[in-house]
Amino acid sequence: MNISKVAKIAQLPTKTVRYYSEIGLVAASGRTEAGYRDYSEQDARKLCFVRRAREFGFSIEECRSLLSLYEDRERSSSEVKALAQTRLDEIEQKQRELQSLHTAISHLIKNCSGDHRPDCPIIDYLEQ
Amino acid sequence: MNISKVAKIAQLPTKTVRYYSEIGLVAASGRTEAGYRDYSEQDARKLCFVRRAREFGFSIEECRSLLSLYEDRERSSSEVKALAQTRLDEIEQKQRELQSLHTAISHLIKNCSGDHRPDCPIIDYLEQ
DNA sequence: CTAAGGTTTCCAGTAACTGGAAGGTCAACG
DNA sequence: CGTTGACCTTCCAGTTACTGGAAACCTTAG
Repeated sequence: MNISKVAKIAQLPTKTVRYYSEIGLVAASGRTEAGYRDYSEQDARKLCFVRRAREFGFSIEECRSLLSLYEDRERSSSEVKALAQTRLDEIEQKQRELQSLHTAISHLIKNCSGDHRPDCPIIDYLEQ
Repeated sequence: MNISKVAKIAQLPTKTVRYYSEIGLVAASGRTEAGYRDYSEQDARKLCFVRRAREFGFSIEECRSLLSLYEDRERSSSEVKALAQTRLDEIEQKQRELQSLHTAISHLIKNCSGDHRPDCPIIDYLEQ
């Protein structure tokens, strides 16, 4: 199938599919005589897999690892679990950061009158 | 004062200070004869202000707005409050996204044995 | 045969820096 | 006075994961 068909199946923009082939993440299994990329069903599954992993916030390099584990029939689940755990740790770290930002900013907003006067605790705080 | 001194005061890498001058966010108020950037106390305060705003996750362009409000003695606090509220909304959106990722990934991890066998619900889930 | 719409490659831009090279400057030490 | 080391300058490239666009080629329908 051509690139627009596989892109539709994988729910990715064609630009992204082309990009993934360029960086060697998921290449087309062949080319037509005219040089068009020719994707197989298996390629489509891989692209789908990558899209879902990306939605989970795995980086391209992590996707590369996951993909090789996905393709490895002899893989152990521990390797995959370790990658997922790393990702979970990152998420928790980010959550803690966002929570403290949320606390700080909402506190500032609560104390800002938000009227036409120039007094502003937000500016004052940033100015310190 | 020279760039390394102002960088130390503002707690920013000199590279970043140079970058901020390059993009016209906070320029040095002058240059020495030899062409060295020459920063004033006020420049130092602005750089500090920007660093703190960046730590709150404001983008460079938002910092530009905040900076012009900071410099405007006639500003109304409502403009600043609106920017902060936008930032808070973004934070809350990101928090919701991270929460659903956390739920999904931790669920997958809980169901993965993580041993030497190839069976892995994480891969299975991504494969669907 | 032509026109529309697909495909190719290549180049540039995004956000916000960061690293490094080549070269000019400054202060101190002997 | 020379030199050494630590500054400073500009410019270029790389980072992440695409995205937009141009020029040129291919395919398919009418």
